Amino acid sequence: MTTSRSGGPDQRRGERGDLLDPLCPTRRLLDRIGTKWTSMVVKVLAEHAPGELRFAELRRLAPGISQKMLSVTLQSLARDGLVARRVEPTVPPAVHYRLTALGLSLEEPLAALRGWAETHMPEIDRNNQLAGESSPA
Amino acid sequence: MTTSRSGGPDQRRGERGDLLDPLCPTRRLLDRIGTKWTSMVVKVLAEHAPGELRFAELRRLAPGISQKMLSVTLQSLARDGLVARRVEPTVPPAVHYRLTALGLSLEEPLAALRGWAETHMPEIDRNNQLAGESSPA
DNA sequence: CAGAATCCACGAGGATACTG
DNA sequence: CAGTATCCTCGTGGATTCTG
Repeated sequence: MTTSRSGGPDQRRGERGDLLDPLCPTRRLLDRIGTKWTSMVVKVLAEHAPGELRFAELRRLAPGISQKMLSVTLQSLARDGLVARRVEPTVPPAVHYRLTALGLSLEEPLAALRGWAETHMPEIDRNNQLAGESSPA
Repeated sequence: MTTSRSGGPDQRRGERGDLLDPLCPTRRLLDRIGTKWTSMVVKVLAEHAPGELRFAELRRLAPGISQKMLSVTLQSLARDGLVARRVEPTVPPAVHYRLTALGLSLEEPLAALRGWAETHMPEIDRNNQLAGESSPA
């Protein structure tokens, strides 16, 4: 996770399908969904699609997330066009979030990855047992 | 990417399929393949499967990667059981890497994610143009 | 050739406090 | 309620140097 989101004009290069470019689309996608909470937020929103969720509801549904990181994550997803924000102009304000069509389309490969993770992470864990990750602390 | 690889015994919790747990398998998988070079290395190895690649070859095929990060990335993948290491006991030594069956199985969802990235990252980039990520530098 | 070791910069993200 | 602002910690990863 080195590539900064605000990182200027160089990111345009990745658009030609050069997958070996460090700025290839896959790398840049992983810079997004690889952040700590993004995949969870997307998943929660996907489970409630096409309905909407409010900020506080998302907080409850993503246990452990800080209010700052939920805010930052949602802003990032909104700027990417993966989620849509709808503000109810009441006081206090009520803000609703939902996945866009683009966001929903991402759910498919993401679900595949989740499936793999649920199936094979235990095996990866076992492999790490066999190798020594014993007690370096 | 907060969760440390060497981080002790807490990672065992994610094994029961609680996807809302911050330590859920998906999050932990993304902690692995989300590191800067892992997905690229896996892809390069996958393209040459079932053949093997040497350290120096991998360096050439993954432009921009430092020798340290290639080493670290390969070690991590080896400990996870996603790649296999074969050392030719010559001098100087020749080390060959290839994806294991487990690693190859990961290639499938990973390829799906790549496909999505190639298709939709341009749209995400356009969305970011519309929103102002103008010139904060 | 294939690394291990060391040093260091930077950015993700947690905790806390404040606001419209 | 739904954020924003600030401070601070710590892990990722780059550069460099040394070794079997």
